Formats: sequence, structure tokens, C-alpha cells
Amino acid sequence: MARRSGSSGEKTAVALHEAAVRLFARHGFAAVSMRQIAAEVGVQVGARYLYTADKQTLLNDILGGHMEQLLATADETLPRTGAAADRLAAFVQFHIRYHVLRPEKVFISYMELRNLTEDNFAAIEVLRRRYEDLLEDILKAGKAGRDFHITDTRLTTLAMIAMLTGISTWYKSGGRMTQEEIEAHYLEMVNNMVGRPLAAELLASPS
Amino acid sequence: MARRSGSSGEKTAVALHEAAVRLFARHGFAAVSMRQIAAEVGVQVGARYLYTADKQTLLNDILGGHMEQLLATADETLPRTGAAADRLAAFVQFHIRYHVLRPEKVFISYMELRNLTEDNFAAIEVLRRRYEDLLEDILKAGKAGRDFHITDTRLTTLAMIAMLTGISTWYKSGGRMTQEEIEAHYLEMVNNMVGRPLAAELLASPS
DNA sequence: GTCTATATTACGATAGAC
DNA sequence: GTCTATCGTAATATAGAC
Repeated sequence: MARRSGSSGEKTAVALHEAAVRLFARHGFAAVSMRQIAAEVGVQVGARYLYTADKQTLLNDILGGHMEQLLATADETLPRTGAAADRLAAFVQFHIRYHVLRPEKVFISYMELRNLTEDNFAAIEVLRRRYEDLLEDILKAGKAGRDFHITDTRLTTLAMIAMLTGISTWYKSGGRMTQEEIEAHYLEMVNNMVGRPLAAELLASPS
Repeated sequence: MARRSGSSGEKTAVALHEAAVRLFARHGFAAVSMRQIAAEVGVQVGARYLYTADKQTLLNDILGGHMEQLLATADETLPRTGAAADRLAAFVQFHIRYHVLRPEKVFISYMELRNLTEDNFAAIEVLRRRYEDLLEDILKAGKAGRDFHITDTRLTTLAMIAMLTGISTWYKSGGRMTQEEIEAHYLEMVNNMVGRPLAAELLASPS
């Protein structure tokens, strides 16, 4: 993705990357041509190949870049110590906010995995697993400390991530609920899932 | 694959449908050509058009057929009366079993929505919403009867369906857990989500 | 850094032979 | 019921001009 020098090419590089993300999200990788991406930013197809060797590399750059950035941001945002319940709440909030802000990249990163070559796919899967492990480590800590009542941390991890990521399939800002309300509600459901139905009990029997 | 001498059109029709499902699931609608589908069952591309008017109709037939069959099977399988908790358990079991048996159609029905024309998409969305409402009606009944402690039935519906459908992204028969174990575990999580952490409490403090 | 032009290949869809 | 042949279009990727 490096393409240096003080050229106007830097602007074009960014524009081409963003156009590709937008078009892939809307129509799918296979349905979008290099011509369309070029046209979207106002250059000809020949210029498109100055920035990425081929279409496969373009997809891999988008997916790999997304996962790398997700992991880097998670690393610098999430606390590594403290009560498991607090760490879980932090993860839920982080995951929702990060994904709701980048619906297109999230969508592509899930939908276009099968259009990666075998090697590229394997590398992305390693990153994906690393992200899942951030959550599973929290669940394991909570289970070990008897804060969480979980039968299988791996299955719960997958269930939670599927549930949380699903938000970005329907979320629109300005919808029926604010992002804060959605976060609060999903946190409540996540707490319930780990056997800490605090909010539910309070709501069910107010004193 | 094999080419039959006096083969009937009915066999070819079924084979072409199944080949399309398999190829679309593996490579995506836009990435698969009518030629490939025909070749997969051993006929030429000209014959492919004897069975479906065009590629868009083929996709719509697959997605529409899947949703219609899902709704029909749900209608004849799920109880419409009884305790909300029992109806919820029945829904969870039905959903998991139906989806785990048809991973390819489930995958396509979610991934290829954007490749439908506007009209076809709208029709599929109606069916999808109708299925979601089967679950939401159960949640509403449980909430009204104070069996479930739910803040927002619509949000909980979407969260549960995302969580349950996610199973088909990783499930392989012969994996670490049996299908029965997976069902039991997901039912436990679903019960927790609606504020009925029965299993978790029993496990946490056995007498 | 971007353009135009082009080589090569493949697509969806149809027509007419058998 | 299926085949072969074909039309018109568009794809990826490259070469060379400016």
C-alpha cells in the first residue's frame, strides 16, 4: 500500500482504496470491475494498475488492512487487567462502536473471504482468530474467577461475536434507538449470557 | 457430472439447481458463470437456458424457494400455543437443525441479497421479516406473561437470530461437539438472554 | 501520473441443427 | 432435450505516448 513521494498520487491512492471499499460493499467483489473503481474517482483503468498489482491484491489489502487496524485499535483501547465483568463491558462497547463506524469494511471482511486466494485467506483467518481470542480470554478469566457461568468459552465467544457483529447489518444512525441505547441493551444481553443477569433482575423486581 | 444418454429434463433441472447452489455458495453469484453451472452437470450452456430464463431469475428462485420452504417447515413444526419458554426452546432447536442441514442455501440467502433486483429483494425481505416475527411473537408472549425479562423484543429477536445463524459459518459435522451438545448450549444461552438463567444457576450451585 | 489503445479472454443470451 | 455456433459486450491486464 506504500506509494510514496510527494505526488498527487497519494490522494488518488486513498480515493481508489475508498472507492473500492464502497463498491465492493455495495455490489460485491466479483461484480465490480477495475474500470468501475477507476471511473468512480475519475481516472482511467490503466491508472488503476499503478496502485495495486491486480484485483486479488486489492481485496487482500482491504481485508488485511481492516483486520490489522481492528487488532491495533483493540490493543490500545481494551484494558488487560481488572474485573472480568468490566473487561467484558469494555469489549462489547468497543466492538459495537468500531463496527458501527465502518459498516462497509465489516461487511466486506465477512462476505468476501471466499474470494481470497488460499494463502491470503489463511493469513486473514489467523488475524480473525486473534481477535476472537481477545474476547475468549476475558470469558476464561471470568469463568476461572467464578464471575461468569459459562459452559464453553469458545462457543460463547463465537455466539457473542456473531450477535454483536449482526448489528451492522441493520444499524442506521438516526434510527429508532440511539447508539448508546443499543450498546446498553446488547451489554445487558451479554451479561445475561454469562450468567450475570443483573440488569434483568433489577428491572424485574424494582424495590 | 456424468452425462446420461436418454436423460430426462427433470433430472437435469434438479442437478442444475443443486449445482448453482453449490457454486454460488463457494464462489459467489457474480463470480459463477452460466457456463460453469452447465459444465458442472455435464451439459452445454445453451441447455442451461432451457430451465431458467436468465441468471437473475435463477438467483431469485433459489433465495425465494429457500425462504418459502423455511417458512412452510417452521409453520408445520413449531407449536403455536403453550408456555413461552417451551415455544422458545422449540424455535431454537428448529432453527439450528434447519440451518445446519442447509449451510449452502443459508449462506447464499444472506450473502447474495444485494445481487437481487430491487423488486426481487423487496419480496425476499417480506419473507425474512415474517420468519423473524415467528420468534418475536414468542418473545412478546413471554414478556407479557412475565416469563421473560426483555427490554426490547425486536432487538432481542435480531440478536438471537444473528447468534443462532452464525452457527452455520463454523459448524462441521464430526467436530468437537455433537449437534445435540451445540443445541443444548445455545438453548442455555438463549434462556439466559431472556432472563431465565436456570441452567447457569443450577450449574453454579449444585446442591 | 495519467492517458489511449489494444491483446486476450470470457461473459450472458439466442438461433437453428439434430 | 441438447448441441454447436455465434452476436454483442465487457472483463483483466499491459504497452507506449505525453
